[in-house]
Amino acid sequence: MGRRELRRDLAVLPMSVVRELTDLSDRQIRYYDQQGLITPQRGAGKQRRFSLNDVDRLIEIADYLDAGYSVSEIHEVDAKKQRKLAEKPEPNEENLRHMLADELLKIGRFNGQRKF
DNA sequence: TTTCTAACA
DNA sequence: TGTTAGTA
Repeated sequence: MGRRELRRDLAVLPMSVVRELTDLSDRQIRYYDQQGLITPQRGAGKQRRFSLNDVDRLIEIADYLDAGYSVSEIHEVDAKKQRKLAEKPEPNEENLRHMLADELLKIGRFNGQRKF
């Protein structure tokens, strides 16, 4: 792999940047962290440092929340996702349907009740 | 100035 | 969730 690839897991983004990238409030981002939905790295002074993956994750969380899911339900979705990933690494029909569902959920963000 | 935690409305 | 207080 080349060193030119984007290191999506490198935590270098401060709260201010993530706030704008996700269109979420600091409060919401910290709350999702508290709930264990995200685990940002910490820098000097315990300041959160987010990676590109964290940003994607936050957007995904926001999508689920907008779709009416509760925090605990999102945790269940994660657990289910991990089980599927652990037992069947190869994409089967079931996984593909979940992947499609996730994509539709994201697309729905542009058709749903959002103010933009 | 920015971010953090805790707590109250 | 917003907001405020007191810090680091």
